[in-house]
Amino acid sequence: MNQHTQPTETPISLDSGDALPPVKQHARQYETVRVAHETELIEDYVELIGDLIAHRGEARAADIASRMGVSQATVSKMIRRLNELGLVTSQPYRSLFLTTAGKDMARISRARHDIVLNFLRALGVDDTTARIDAEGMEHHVSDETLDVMQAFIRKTSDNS
Amino acid sequence: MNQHTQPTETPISLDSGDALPPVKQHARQYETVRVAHETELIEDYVELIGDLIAHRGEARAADIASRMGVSQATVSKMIRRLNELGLVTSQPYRSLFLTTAGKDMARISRARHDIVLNFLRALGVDDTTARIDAEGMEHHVSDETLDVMQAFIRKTSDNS
DNA sequence: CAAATAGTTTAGCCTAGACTAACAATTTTA
DNA sequence: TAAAATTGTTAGTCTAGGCTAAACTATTTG
Repeated sequence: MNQHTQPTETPISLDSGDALPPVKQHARQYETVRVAHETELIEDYVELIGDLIAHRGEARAADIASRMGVSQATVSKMIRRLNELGLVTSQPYRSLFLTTAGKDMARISRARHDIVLNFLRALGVDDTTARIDAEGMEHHVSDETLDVMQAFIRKTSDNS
Repeated sequence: MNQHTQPTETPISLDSGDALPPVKQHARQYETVRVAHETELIEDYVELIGDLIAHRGEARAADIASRMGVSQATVSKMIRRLNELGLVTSQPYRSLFLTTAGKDMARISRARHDIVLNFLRALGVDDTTARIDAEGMEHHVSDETLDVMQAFIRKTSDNS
């Protein structure tokens, strides 16, 4: 037996007291986060493009860059990726359009985002903070939790 | 004026009706998420190492790898980074230890994680789902929202 | 105590997502 | 309409975080 494996004394608990989850479940938690990270930037771009089209009538690379806070080169490269993924269509030097798949993704992302944002507001979080937190949280909230959030929003607005 | 900038007719709103935030604020939201992404893996490793030490008496690379669901090579590389960042100490082929800074980070991360997890449980989310969501959400929740969550947990456990 | 097994590290590769600099196209304006 | 300003693209670089394969170290076991 590995001499490092198990000390005889019970270790002092430095945490909440919850046991570690089973290895497989634990790994699946991190795996879920890694997968979310792969898709979330894509979703953010698509959602933003949808918003720009809805509010401004068009989505230009320069606007995306300034709103994302990144360089135009970064946006240009990302648009190429979105094209390859079949989410947008674009002609050089022309405004972008979402494909059907892109519109679907934008709609779903936007709905998810709104639920998280309104949930945080209903909970009593300040608007500016709620916007920042919602942007980060939206990609990590399961459908189940989203349902619970929605129920909470409904309940809170009834009692107001 | 750019001919693409503003169509004459009001565009049909495809979203919740919220206006786009001012460009600077919008960019800051995404910026916050990007910064969180840089630190969150580090925090996850440190938190896990702290948990392993607390529950098992030691943190070995092989355990970290299986719990993270990544290869041992990936863990080895990450440990070198944690070392450079002054968060862990390690001798080759030996178990890891957290530095004072590492312990602090582990404690803070763990506390944050527990609040989010218990908040989701209090909200009525199933335990397995709550664990998965908490893992992704914890790095994107501001201190303000964390306070609100804690208040909610307290209120809910009182009324039980 | 030597061989087998388990654990760790290193080397080298890949992709995503950021950047700057240089260049090209378009649009605005003098 | 020519020049200036804006916008978009391309090329090349960097870092992080994955991977596999191979080498090395430690531990266990026959």
